[in-house]
This record gives sequence, C-alpha cells and structure tokens, in this order.
Amino acid sequence: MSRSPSTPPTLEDVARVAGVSRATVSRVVNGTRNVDRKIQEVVRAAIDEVGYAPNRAARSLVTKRAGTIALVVSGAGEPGEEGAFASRVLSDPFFGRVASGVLGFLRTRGVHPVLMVSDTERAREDVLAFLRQGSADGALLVSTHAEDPLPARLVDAGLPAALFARPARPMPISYVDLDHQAGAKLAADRLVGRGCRQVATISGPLDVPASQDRLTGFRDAVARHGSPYVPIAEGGFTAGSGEAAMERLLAEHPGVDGVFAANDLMAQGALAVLHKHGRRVPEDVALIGFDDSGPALTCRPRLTTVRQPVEDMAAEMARLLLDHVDDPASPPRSVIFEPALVVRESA
Amino acid sequence: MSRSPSTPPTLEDVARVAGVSRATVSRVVNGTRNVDRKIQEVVRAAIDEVGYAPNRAARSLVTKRAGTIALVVSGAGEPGEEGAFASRVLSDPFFGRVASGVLGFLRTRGVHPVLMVSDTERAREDVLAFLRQGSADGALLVSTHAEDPLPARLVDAGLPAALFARPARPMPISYVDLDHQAGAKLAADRLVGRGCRQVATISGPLDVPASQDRLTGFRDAVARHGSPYVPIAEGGFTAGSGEAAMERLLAEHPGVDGVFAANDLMAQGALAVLHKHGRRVPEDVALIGFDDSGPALTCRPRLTTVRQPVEDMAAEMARLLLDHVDDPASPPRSVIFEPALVVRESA
DNA sequence: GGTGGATCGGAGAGCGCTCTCCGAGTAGGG
DNA sequence: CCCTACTCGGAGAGCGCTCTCCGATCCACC
Repeated sequence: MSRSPSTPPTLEDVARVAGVSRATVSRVVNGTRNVDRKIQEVVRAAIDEVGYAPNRAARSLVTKRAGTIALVVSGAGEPGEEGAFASRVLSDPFFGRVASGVLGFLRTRGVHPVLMVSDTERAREDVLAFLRQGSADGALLVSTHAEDPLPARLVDAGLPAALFARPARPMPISYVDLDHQAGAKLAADRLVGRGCRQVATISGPLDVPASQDRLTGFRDAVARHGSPYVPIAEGGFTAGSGEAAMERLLAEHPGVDGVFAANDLMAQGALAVLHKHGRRVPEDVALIGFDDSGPALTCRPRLTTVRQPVEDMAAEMARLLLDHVDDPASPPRSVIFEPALVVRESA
Repeated sequence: MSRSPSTPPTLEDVARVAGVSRATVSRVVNGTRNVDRKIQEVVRAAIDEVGYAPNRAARSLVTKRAGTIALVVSGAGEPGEEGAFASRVLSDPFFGRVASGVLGFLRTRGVHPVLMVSDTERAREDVLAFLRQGSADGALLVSTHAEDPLPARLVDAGLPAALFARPARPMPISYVDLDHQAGAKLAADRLVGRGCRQVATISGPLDVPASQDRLTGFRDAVARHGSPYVPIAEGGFTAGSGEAAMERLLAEHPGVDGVFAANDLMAQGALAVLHKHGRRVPEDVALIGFDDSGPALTCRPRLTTVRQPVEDMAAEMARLLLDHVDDPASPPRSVIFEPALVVRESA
C-alpha cells in the first residue's frame, strides 16, 4: 500500500493478489455479470491493497469509447488577434454558466469535458482530428457567430455533436435553444405595460439567429401594442458596443423612454451612457437586458432582464450528446426552453 | 476517401495501401528515425487516401502518456449549494483569463486540457483517480481558498502538478504567482501620491495568501508614507462582499478618501456604495482595484487597478507542468510575476 | 441416479499502436 | 575481394484491458 512501485498496478496484479483471473477482476470492477459475493469481497480487498485504478487508455482501446467529450467554443477571431477570441469568450460569464451546466451534468455520468477553442481553420482541423482519433466521443458546440462552418463539418464527418443554439442553416444535428421571441415579448410587454411610449432596442449581431429572433420577437410584440416602428441600434454583445448603440439611439431618438438590450452586457453599457446623459433609470428611460448574468446584478440600478435557464440548457445539451453517443442510430433532437422575466429596478 | 467504412482506418490499413510495414508508417507519422524520401511520400499519400488518424488510446497505451492535462478549479463549495461553486468560479472573468492563457500555450504543444471542478471530497477523489488512471499527465490547479487539501494530495501521490498561486503551506510543487506586495504598494503610492489622507482597504479573505500579501504590502507602503493605521474591511472577492465592506468602512470611518480593494469585483461593489452615499469618485474618494478584469472597464468611472499578467502566468504554469511531465526528475520551480498599475479614472 | 439448464470462473484473443531487435543492403577501407 | 560499419525496413512482442467462448459446478426435476 505504501510502497510505490515504478509502474502502477494492473488488473493482472490485482488478480494475482486476489487469487482469481483477470476476467473476474474486470467483472467486479465493471459490475458486469454475476460474481460470487465472497469473491467480490476478496477482489475489492485486493484492489484496495494494491491501489488499483483501471487504465483509461487500455480500456478505451477495446471499448472504443473515450469517456470524454469536447466542449468547443467556436467562433471567428479577427485575423491576427491571436488568442483574444479565447480570452473574450472564456471571460464571458455566459460561457461560464454553460460550462458549469455541462460540468454539473457530466459529473453525474463520470465523464469530463476537454476544453477547446476553435477560432481558426487550423483550430477547427484540430477539433475534427481530436474527435476522429477517438480522443473524445463527441462535441458540445457553443458558437458565437452564425457562419461557423464547424457544425456542418461535424455532421459531414458523422461525428456526434450537439449545439447550444439552432444552427444558422438547418442540418441534422441536435441542439438546445431558447424561445428568444418569447423572451423579447416578455421585455416588450413589460416596457409597454409600465407606460413607455417610445421604445427602442439594442440588438445583437444580426447574422446570429438568436439576435434576429429577439429583434423580431420584440418588434412583433410592440406592434401588437400598436406601435409599428421600433428604432434599432445593432451591437456586438459587448459592453462597449452597448454604449455606442445607446449613444446612437439617444442622438437619433432623444425621446426614447424604454430600451430593450439583447444582452446584459450591452444593457450595462447602455446604462452608463444613460447616466452620462443625465437620464434617470427607470424614471426617464426604462431598461431591460437579456441573460440575467452577473453584470445584471452588479449594475445600479440592478437590471430587469430576461433570464435564460442557461445551466439547464447546457445540461440538456450534454444529455442529448451522451444519448446520441450511446445510441448512434437515434435521430437528432432539439429542445427549446422558455425564458422568464426577472424584474428588478431598471424597468 | 469518400466511402466511410464502419471502422476507422488503422496503421495496418495505411501500411497495406502503401505497401510497407506498420513500423514504417509509424515512423513516418511520428518522424522518428530516418525513412527514405520516396517511401515517405508513398506513405503520406496512403494516409491521405484512407483518411488515417492515429488512435489516441492505442498510442497512449504504449507510450504511457495521455497527451492531456487536467485544468482543475479547486475550492470548497458550501455544503449543499450543489454546483453553485462551479458556476461562480467559471463565470469569474479571472478564471476565463487563466483558461485562455493555458489554452493559448497548450495549443502550441498539441495538448488539450480537461476541465474539472473539485469542490467536494468526492470531486477531489475524482481528480486523483483521473490522474492515477493515466487519463491526464498532470494537473494545473487554480485554488480559490487556502485550505485546499488537493495540492498536498497530489504531491503525496507523486502526480505532476503546478499551481496558480503559492500554496498556503510550503510543499515541493511548482507554481506561478504574482508579487502581490509590490502590487499593493503600487496602489498605496498612487493613493498617497494623489493626496489621500485617510486610506483604507477592502481585503480578500484573510486565509488566502494572496489576500494577506496584498494587505501587508498595502499597509507597509502606507506606513512608509507615515500613516501607521489602515482601516480594513474583509471581503470575499465578490461584488456583494465589496458593497458590504464599503458600507462598514464608511460607517466606521466617514472621512475615508482613498480605498484599495483587493480585486476589481469588490471595487465595483464599493463604487456602487460610494455612489449611493453621494461620494464622487475620484474627487471625494479615490478607488483602486486589483486584476484589471472586465468590470474594471465597464465601471463608471473606469477603475484604476493593478494588473496581473494572468494569461502570461497561466501560460507559464502550463509550461512548468509540461516540463515536469517531460522530465519527472526535475525539481519543482516557481516563477513570480510583476504587477503593473493601470491608471484610469477612479484614482 | 441421470439429465438439462442455469450460473459463474478461466483461458485467450485481440483492440491499434510503439519500439526493440534483426537482417538485408550499401559503402568504404585495407 | 573481404571485412567492418552504417543505414534503414520488417517482424513481432507487448502495453492493459474487455469480452467471447468454454468448461466446471450445482441444482431441479423426472
């Protein structure tokens, strides 16, 4: 127990100590078939005695399962920005919630995710190679922009995968998503309900399906309240882009009294600009964000926002992938989650 | 090329197509020994033709290398908070920067990190088991609290590891760290230099070495300027704890005109409280944070803060680990980085 | 007491790869 | 022309595991 041999103990060692065959030890370890009670105890004692841990490589060589999946953050770095993409995305609390949800689910199944960033063609090849060489059984994909070629490549290669959001183009792949339109409607109803007469929106990048849905959902809901026109300023999901968008909105529509930002970070930026211009929130301008992330709580006033159940969605995504890995013949599935309005001070 | 056989191509298949032996293909793939030019070309053509990718499990079975390391976020979840720890840490932009630095370095070496959270005894066992079964060649550890037992356990088990911060108790293990005292001195000098007469500090949890260092570094530097007493409010590195700490400070020392918060999140909280009490920043109270993270930039006024080169540190940590994995006989090493003051509006 | 079936342990093949050892070929020196 | 030295491809063992097949044992039932 205390002596540490140069080489870790193997099944063979356990078998010798327990006085049984390798196969029997394997059966005890994996719980396959019936093994006599007494023999089980002897084997378990032997395992403890030698400090045995099954060798992952040997096991997956024969089972053809890695017991690992890839958690891929996919997107396009600006050429030459070298790692800035990784930094930006990984520092985004939204990704933290996704990772946390994935981890929370996977730990119940004893599998661990490998973290990968695919922001260049080279990196995409790495991901594909990683999966093809059996290092991971499948991929969980969180894309940050619409034209990501990786999902299609995975489908073409027949590699199991699940996405965090509906792909830009329809393809046979599992995904989880939010009913973004419903979320935007929640925001619109709240804004109009509290008496806003001139609402506007700071949208996300319009090539992202989620941004489009939030925009059309917001527009439709506002239209249903009788206002056909909604000023838009497009942002990039960052605080800085939210500031710029708010400035534009204020310049072009000084009378705006209600703003729906397509995420909290942009709402935070908008808030700063509103403060700067002496507009009180929510008295002069009501503001609603999206995501219910950290910034929503640290803002003053705290943000009224649309909450997506990100952790639950991420867990479900992991479940979809694992199910597909277990039964490769099963068809792709999608699960859509419902958002909820979290009312705080800003609207 | 286009037909997809039920089973992926192996070395054997490549060898057959190329008309050489398995060994030769292996040599070409791995670049070991000399192989005749022409044969190399034939082999490479065959590899492309069959779409060969070396099987990771088979390879690591014989090389006894996983080609993977574990990136462990270690800390104590409050009993029963179930996954909240993971969510909190992974959403922390600081961790995002660490992950990004690690990833940036590892991708140059073709290794990928497995993300693990160890917040319970069970989870710690998982990490240990994961390493002992050879699923990863070593561990990168980011601890959030001082009494983390994992580093010692890794050392005892003889498993390669590197820490992101100096361990609470000295032990033979590699780590990178910041010269926290120097960072705190930077803040103190700035505060005193701009004329603050009554400075105070919001410290991190005092059982964390980094917090202690920042506190003593700040105290010493202020003392060197002639003020022996520095009011302290202990926080927990969260925005909420920063708010509470600032409230206490203001209640007990209404005349405070300069505050050093041990991280940006707490500074952000302090800022909100300062606003609430009608204190202008930096005119009435100058405020300095630590980390130069996202919140520092999104705050208004933007935070003057002490920047740690987190990405560089994380990359170095990964390098230390990989070096140790390559040469297990090499002694543990530590690398200390220098902080820099980033001057913005808050001080 | 004989027989069929169920239960459960052991033997051994083989997963895909690396690497040592061997031997064939070539070249150079005496 | 022979012997040594060096280069480079092939054969084959073996990494640690799972799993199929086989055979031994035991029991129930006729």
